Amino acid sequence: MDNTTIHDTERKILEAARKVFIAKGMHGARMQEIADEAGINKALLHYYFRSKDKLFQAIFRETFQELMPKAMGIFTTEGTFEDKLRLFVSNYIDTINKNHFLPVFVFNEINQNPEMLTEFVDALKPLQQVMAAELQKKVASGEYSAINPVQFFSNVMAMTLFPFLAKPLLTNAFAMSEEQFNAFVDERKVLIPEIMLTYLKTVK
Amino acid sequence: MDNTTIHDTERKILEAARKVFIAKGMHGARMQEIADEAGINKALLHYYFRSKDKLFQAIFRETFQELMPKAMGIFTTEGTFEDKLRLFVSNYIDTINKNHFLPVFVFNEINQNPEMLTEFVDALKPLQQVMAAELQKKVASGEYSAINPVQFFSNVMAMTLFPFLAKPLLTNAFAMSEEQFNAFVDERKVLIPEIMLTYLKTVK
DNA sequence: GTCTATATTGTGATAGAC
DNA sequence: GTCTATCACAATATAGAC
Repeated sequence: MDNTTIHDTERKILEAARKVFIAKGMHGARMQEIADEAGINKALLHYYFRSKDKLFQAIFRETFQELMPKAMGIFTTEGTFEDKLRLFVSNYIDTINKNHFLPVFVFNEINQNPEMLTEFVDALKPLQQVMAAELQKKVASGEYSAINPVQFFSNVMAMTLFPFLAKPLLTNAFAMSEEQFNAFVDERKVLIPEIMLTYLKTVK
Repeated sequence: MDNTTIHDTERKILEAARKVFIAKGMHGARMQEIADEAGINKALLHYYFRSKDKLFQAIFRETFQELMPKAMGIFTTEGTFEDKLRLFVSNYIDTINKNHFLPVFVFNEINQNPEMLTEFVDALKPLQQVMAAELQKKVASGEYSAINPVQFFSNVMAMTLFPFLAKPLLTNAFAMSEEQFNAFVDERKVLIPEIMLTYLKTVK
């Protein structure tokens, strides 16, 4: 069995830990609950991962990567900037839609322990840079008005992630069913690019 | 001493608890740390508030209200919709700017315990309604294109709150100093209304 | 009201048999 | 590798003196 193979038990632990940590956070999670969820006992958790902290690090690492949008592919293929932006937002919404808890989990843990970020410091930069480069071309050609690329990037991310961060608030305040929430989020695949592109093409 | 007066000790406890809970969350916070922060001992915490949970509820209640924007005032005064929107975003940014941790704290706790919301179920509705009513007038007069008011509201909230939710990520990834972050946020007081108003006035 | 001391339970972690 | 049993300590909560 080579070192790329993950034991079945290890995989079960990781899946269980992921589920519990994301739902309860680092401090809210209990090793007992993770063990139960994995169908094993606590001792085995410590056998595979030395401590709760080590186990959490493993989960956080993979979860953080998951939240970081995979935009490089999209923005390096052929197509107009408009199409790429639409595809990016649509794909990103679909990704997060598979796990609504991801954004709030990651943002919360980062806020409580920003030192963790040193490991991932470069995770956002390439994405923002490739988006910024595309944007710059359009600005240079006079098609778009100038905008701070970090502002642009932040707005796209903000509008894309917000419904998931505020899901309980939105569904509660506006009495949305699960279906209505999904429709609401789906509508944004068109709306978000439309808002940002309208701004780029209109102002100045 | 009437029942509206809060004892000095009780106030000290609330301030300390607020600070610790917002920084560490419900599960990360320790009663000992709150007692230290307040300059008293643990027993007194239990004397004033029966349990950690009760103390947390008190803090969460006041903090949640604080995050809910005070827009009624703004949107019921004289002035154009444009001006009101600009004032709203500007004021809201200033409010949150006083405590960056507020949004992530509230969103995280709500996600981990959505039942808490039953108590606040109506907190967002009036704000959104007053905004929606203003919006509707402009749509009816043909000045603005139609938009789902909840989408509009979500986008304004999303863009306003996002920098605070993602602060460690942004400052880290884009190597922002505290001053640069403040300038970045400040720039958004103009940018966010501009983006949304451009959309309303242009599309369709 | 405020303190010290203590009870009680929860929880991460380890020992050691199999 | 996996389990049961247990340790050690952290953390909430209470008793009781002042």
